[in-house]
Amino acid sequence: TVSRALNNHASISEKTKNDVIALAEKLNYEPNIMAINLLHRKSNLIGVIVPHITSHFYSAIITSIQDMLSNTTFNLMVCISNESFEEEVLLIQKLEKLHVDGVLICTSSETNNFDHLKKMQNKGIPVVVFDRDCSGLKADKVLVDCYSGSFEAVESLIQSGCKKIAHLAGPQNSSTTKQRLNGYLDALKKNKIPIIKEYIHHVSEFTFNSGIKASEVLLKLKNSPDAIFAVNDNIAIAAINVAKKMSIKIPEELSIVGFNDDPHSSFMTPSLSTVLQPIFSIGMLSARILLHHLKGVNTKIEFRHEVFKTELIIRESSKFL
Amino acid sequence: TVSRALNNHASISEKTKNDVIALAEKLNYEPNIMAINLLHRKSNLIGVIVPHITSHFYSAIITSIQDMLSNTTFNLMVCISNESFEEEVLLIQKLEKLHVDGVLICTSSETNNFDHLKKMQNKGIPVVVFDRDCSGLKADKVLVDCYSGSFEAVESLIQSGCKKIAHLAGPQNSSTTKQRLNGYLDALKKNKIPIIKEYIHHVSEFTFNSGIKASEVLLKLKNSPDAIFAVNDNIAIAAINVAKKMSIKIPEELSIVGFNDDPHSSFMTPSLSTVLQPIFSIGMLSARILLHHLKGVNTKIEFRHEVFKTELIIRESSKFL
DNA sequence: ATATTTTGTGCAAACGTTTGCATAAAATTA
DNA sequence: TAATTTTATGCAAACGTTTGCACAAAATAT
Repeated sequence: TVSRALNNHASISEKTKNDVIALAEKLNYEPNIMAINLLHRKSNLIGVIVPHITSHFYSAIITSIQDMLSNTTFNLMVCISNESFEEEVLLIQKLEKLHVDGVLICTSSETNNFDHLKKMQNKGIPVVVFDRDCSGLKADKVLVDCYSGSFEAVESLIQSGCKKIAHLAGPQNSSTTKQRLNGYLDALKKNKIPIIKEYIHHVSEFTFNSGIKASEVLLKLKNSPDAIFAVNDNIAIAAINVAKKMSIKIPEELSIVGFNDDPHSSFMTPSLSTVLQPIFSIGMLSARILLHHLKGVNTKIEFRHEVFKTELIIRESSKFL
Repeated sequence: TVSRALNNHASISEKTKNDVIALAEKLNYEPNIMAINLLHRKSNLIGVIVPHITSHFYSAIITSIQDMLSNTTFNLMVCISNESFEEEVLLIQKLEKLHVDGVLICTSSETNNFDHLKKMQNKGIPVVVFDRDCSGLKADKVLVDCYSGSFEAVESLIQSGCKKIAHLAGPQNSSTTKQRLNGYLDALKKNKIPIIKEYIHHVSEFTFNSGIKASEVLLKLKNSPDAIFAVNDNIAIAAINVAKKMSIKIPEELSIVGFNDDPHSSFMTPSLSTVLQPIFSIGMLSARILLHHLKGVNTKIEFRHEVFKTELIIRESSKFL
């Protein structure tokens, strides 16, 4: 009866209802969520797994997901895989034990087996993949058209007169790495620029240090490039610094374009040309799609596949036109 | 009996124990955490509240806390207050409803009333405060000696010959803002340098944009400063950019020192002199202290009060000696 | 062989809710 | 007034565990 009064159930008299509520207030009664969760066999918890949160990109995505969820009854459990497949699998298992209602995930750069995600789906837990694609996995996906983004970036380098364009690519396995590499390759092909193997260098991690090592290799080549398209801003910034240390003039002798538009990129000298990703849209849409599932709106199992466009931002590190 | 077998309780025969375990495996039985939590009236959840996660400082702290907790049975619930007192109070209430076992918090810059934290403590939930002090609150605290850090930074500016040292301070209320301001003031006093009111400018937020506005005001002063000590790196970076746009030579005409040592700061041109905080130590120690409480080691209620030292890093944006 | 101790097992209560079902009370109808 | 419907309330089961207590069986001691 108390329960019915507090959840204003239909068949309950005004009087008792008010009495109960009044008493509840007086005792400042708080329903115990654990009991409710146990009863409903759901946790009101959503898990989000990202490779790390120390980059602006992922921390901003998580912030936007949080924003989206703040009006709902759901709580967000933030998990970091450290770009490790093994840790990612462990995290998925943890989230299963926690009985999360749904999961948002950007897989680690090592991940190319999605059995852990399939297992989750088989348990009836909806999974939304974002940023990095999981090719072969049937799931909702919120991605960015990195291919076009990088194609556009490289073509702008070509149009500005660069002939020897190098690419600092990401760790091998990652889907975004592949897409950006393909965009680079196709832009060269389309413009009949020969592809030189030494101009393509995969960094081991998405970090500054990794970028510095790779840039040094690239810029010490006998026939050194006149442009670098980097897989992300940090790598590009490392390249800028290496070039400056070697007294290479930017953009006169070397153009550099990054990817992401991190906030600090525009404060570099020269300010970094880059490819902007609609971070907040990615996070919010991912969350919204998951919420739709959880509200049972999407009864039919039809996966959404959304792809956002990027925007090329030309600054001082590359020539314009 | 099943329960006892799985948790290898003392009084259970080897045989039945193995039988039960074997069967459990076969049915791949997973104990339901919700039921256990309900029974134990605890959630195995630790909450952490930070003003935001898009800065390297807080995202790195959270990462280090996660690392510390990864070997334990505890899960971390990351909460963002958006530098808002109101949201912070709401988050505390949310965490209470979730029956968290403990809370780590860096309060919003608006917060100067700690009733919400006291209420938590009264419910028996241990609270560990980090980074920003909550003066008057009795709780475990893991702080940084910003006062000495900024005193040292300003004194180095003085020793390098700067006479007109300005300070871009943070939002008024924050404890770190106050400490850094005091360090600045005392360094000037000790060296008998007059304190000029126009040289002290509070930014409204810890962001680049806020820093740009403030820097412009400062550098357009008729008697413009020959050094700026900024409350954090982003503000300092903004100052560098404004100065460069005004063709002010750094560090010849203007020295700039920041605070935090964000990873990108060393890649600026000129590279930014700054005050390093031991981020990982802060996060790990905070987590460790909380864990001690939760393991019941600290039966006596005696609060720890740890203060880390900073390290001054001189780079190109300020003169050396 | 009986009394005592040890060992292992199962029952049932408890954690804090929601909800189907039964039922008492009130209101309506015949 | 009796019969029927409506409305409001309470009981008890269920969610999935752990654990105190009782007790049966086995082992040991007398």
